[in-house]
Amino acid sequence: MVTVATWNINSVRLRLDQVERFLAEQQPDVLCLQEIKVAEHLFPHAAFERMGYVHRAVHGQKGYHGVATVSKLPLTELSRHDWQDNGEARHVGVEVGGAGKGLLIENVYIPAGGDEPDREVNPKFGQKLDFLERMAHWADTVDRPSLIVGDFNVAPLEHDVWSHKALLKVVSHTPVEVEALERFRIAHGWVDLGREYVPADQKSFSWWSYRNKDWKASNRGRRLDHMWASPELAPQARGHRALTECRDWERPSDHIPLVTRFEL
Amino acid sequence: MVTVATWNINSVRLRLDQVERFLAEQQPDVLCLQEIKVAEHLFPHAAFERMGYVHRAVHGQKGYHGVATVSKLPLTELSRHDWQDNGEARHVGVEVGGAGKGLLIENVYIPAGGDEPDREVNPKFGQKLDFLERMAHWADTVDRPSLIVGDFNVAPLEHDVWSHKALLKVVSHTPVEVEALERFRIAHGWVDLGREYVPADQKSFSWWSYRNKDWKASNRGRRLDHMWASPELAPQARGHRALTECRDWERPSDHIPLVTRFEL
DNA sequence: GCATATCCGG
DNA sequence: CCGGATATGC
Repeated sequence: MVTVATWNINSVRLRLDQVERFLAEQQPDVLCLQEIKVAEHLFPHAAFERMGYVHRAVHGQKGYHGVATVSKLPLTELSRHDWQDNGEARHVGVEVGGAGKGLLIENVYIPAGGDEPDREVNPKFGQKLDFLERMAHWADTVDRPSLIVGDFNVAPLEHDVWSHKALLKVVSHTPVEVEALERFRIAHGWVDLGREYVPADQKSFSWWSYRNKDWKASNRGRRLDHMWASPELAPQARGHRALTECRDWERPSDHIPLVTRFEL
Repeated sequence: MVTVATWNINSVRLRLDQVERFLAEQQPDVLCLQEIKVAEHLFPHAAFERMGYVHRAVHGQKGYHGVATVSKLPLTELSRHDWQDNGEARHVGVEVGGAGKGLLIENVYIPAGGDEPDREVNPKFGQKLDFLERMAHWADTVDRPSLIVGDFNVAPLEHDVWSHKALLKVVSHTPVEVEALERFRIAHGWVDLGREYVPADQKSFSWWSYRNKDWKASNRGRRLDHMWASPELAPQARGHRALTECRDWERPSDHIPLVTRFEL
């Protein structure tokens, strides 16, 4: 059994104790972090080392973005795609297990895309759409069982947001983004593991804004974080959980972790 | 018996619990704070109210400087001298006790004066010297028993700094500042209460830089904070303490509080 | 709201 | 090193 987790941590240095608590409690074999907000040489390697996560692929930068995949199992870093072609650290791809026959794990932080859902007035939105198109193009070439996880910054389904109607024009849930993400999904036939375990007609969220003073009471969440498996891999998933309780920890990330077990 | 304290708190909002702990433990009748770093309307009045310091004279500004005198005993605000004539909040004068026959308490935050001890290249140093000259001029007019306390940003005596020789050209201990402060002292005949209780041949500090990682081990302190009494008042002082232990509290101010008891 | 960045002041 | 300030991103 191999357990894989993903978490947009919103500064790994500021929330090191929370990462440690999560790892101690959940003991995943692999953890994919997004928004580590730190350059590789300042990544808290020692803390992960202590926790047994001695294999790491860290693709960071100063202050913004950045992803890291840490693992108890041997890992080989295979790729750092720059789907925006602007140098931002938003992806790292690894293989866990034997070379050529292990599991590919793609860790991605898709751009948020700014406020205005119009590429003419908001270039960030255009970059997000381009990012998704390039991901779709890449997905076409994926020919091995893979898992792609991370903060996709898109809530594709109606019940992935607290109000479908209210969010149709809000970046993360606009039809143009959802369609671009769906093209990416189709390009490889990715299976949305979250929705394998929570039916599509039930609300399911992974992110709640800091701006709502009582996130639980208002529950204006979105499902922005995802774990998608190749068609061959998806049937091997044995359990998937979204750890909502972490949103209630002291000084939490605005995202919660997702955890999936696989019988490989 | 009336107990008066002074403390450069380096942001009163950030260190409210420390102020509360200090007040609970020491129970001074009057506390003079410097560097409150807050405008008057955002001063944490309620917390002081709860602690019984229901009489307050707050002269604050946004972000920088600012002084406040809080008291359990009735207090009348009498003056806000602007010895720099630039609008900075660096002084508040009050009378504690009956009008015209109470104790005058002057709370002052003398400018730090920048890095270069040369008014030609560093205007802040010139402003500091001018501030001291204007204080001396004012002191000439003081004709009632008074106590002047605060962060003077000058360590006048040889053993007010960790190394007299090393600091002779460092702002806070240069001869020109020490002479200006001495002119101010002479102008009213102020008595340096700190040195009434710790002989001048012993090291005595009230401030240790944040930049020294182990302030206690290196002990590179300076005595920048003072309580000076009018000649008639000084003999009524019954005890004076510098609370060095506060420098070891969590996230401390770089200054420690001074406390004097008076038998009035 | 929260967490960077950079700047200024001490 | 540690506070503020402002700006930007999410």
